[in-house]
Formats: sequence, C-alpha cells, structure tokens
Amino acid sequence: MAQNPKPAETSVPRLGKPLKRSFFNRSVHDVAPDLIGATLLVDGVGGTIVEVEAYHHTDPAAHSFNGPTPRNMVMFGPPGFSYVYRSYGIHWCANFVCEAEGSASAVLIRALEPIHGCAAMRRRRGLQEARALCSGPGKLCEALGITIKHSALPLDAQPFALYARIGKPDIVAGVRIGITKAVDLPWRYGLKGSKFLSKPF
DNA sequence: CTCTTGATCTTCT
DNA sequence: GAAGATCAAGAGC
Repeated sequence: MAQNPKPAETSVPRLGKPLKRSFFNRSVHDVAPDLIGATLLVDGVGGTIVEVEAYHHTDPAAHSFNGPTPRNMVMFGPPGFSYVYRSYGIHWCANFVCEAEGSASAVLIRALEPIHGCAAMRRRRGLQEARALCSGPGKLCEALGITIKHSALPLDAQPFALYARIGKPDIVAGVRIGITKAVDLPWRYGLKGSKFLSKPF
C-alpha cells in the first residue's frame, strides 16, 4: 500500500533536540561531519546545514595557525561560540568554535538548504532560485543576515538556534575550497547528493 | 558548460 | 604592500 505519499517539493525536516554548547567541546573533526544535517537558524531564518569545513589550530590554512590576533581571538575562547570574519573585503563568513578553550579550532559553515524564512532570504540576496541562496559561506551569511555583530555570540542562545539532525545522513568528504595552504587535507564535509552545495564533491 | 577577472577592504608583515 | 576560508558577471567554447 502507498503508506509513503510522494514527498512535497520542499519538505521541512523534523528538528532534533537543541544543540548545547557542549556539543562543540570535542574534536573539530568529529563536530564538523556531525553538523551535516543539523538545522541552523538566525532569528528564525535558515535551514539544514549541507556543507562545512574543519580548521584545526595545527592546520596552516587556519586563521589561528600563527597564534592569536585581534581578528581570530574568539577562536581561542571557549567552544560553542560564533566566529565571523570579513572575506575579501566584501563578504562575511561564519564559523563555530570547537574543542577546549585555547584550542583555536573551528568549523566553517559553507552551505545550507534554505528551509525557514525563504522570503527573507530571497529579499536579502535579491534572488529567487533556492539553490543560489545559501550555496557558499558568503551567500549564506547574507541570506541569514549574519555580520560581524554576530561574532563571539553563544550558539545556544538567540539570535542563534541550532537543532540536532534526526538519523544519520550519507556524508561525503573532500579537499577544502578556496585555500592556498594545506590544500590536500580532506576536511570538507557535505551531505551526499545535495543540490545546495557550493560545489559538487 | 568552464574559465577569467574585477570588486573591495581588513589583516598582518 | 600583499594576500585572502568569496562571489557574480562576462567571455569563450
């Protein structure tokens, strides 16, 4: 019998339990793939995370590699906080700080599937196509309204809201995008087959 | 479809 | 003074 009706074109996944800050207090290489499928909202706008990259303090490509500076200071703080930086003078990029305080490791949020508040995202991005709204770290910050004002904020309190995924999705890994150091490390993670990635794997 | 380039500015050397 | 965890538009195929 047809107990599974054809899915709607845009289905809204059930949300798991809210993620606590302690979720981030472990290896950045464990947190990064575990964020695939989680839901990120900023003031109620966002969707399902489909692409991230891990940056470890021993990694030459990490902002924290050469020690603390005014820009990367929040990376050296406790886990479970946001780290937002300016990219190429134009865009914002959002990270989640991981591991014990002082580790200076973080996950870059690179792409998500727009689910909640799509009208607001389309307005901010000046675009209609869902695929282009959040398919890149700068794009998703624009769509979610993330700026430097959102840096160094706890991820388990407003305006942020994070929910665990339900079940375990198929995750793929590959080399990171747009970097010039440590280019061969396979620390980019994505939801297998997602149409909302910044680039295919 | 892929490749190239300009925009724009903060950060660190 | 140069580089950079990007993006969009335009040219070429």
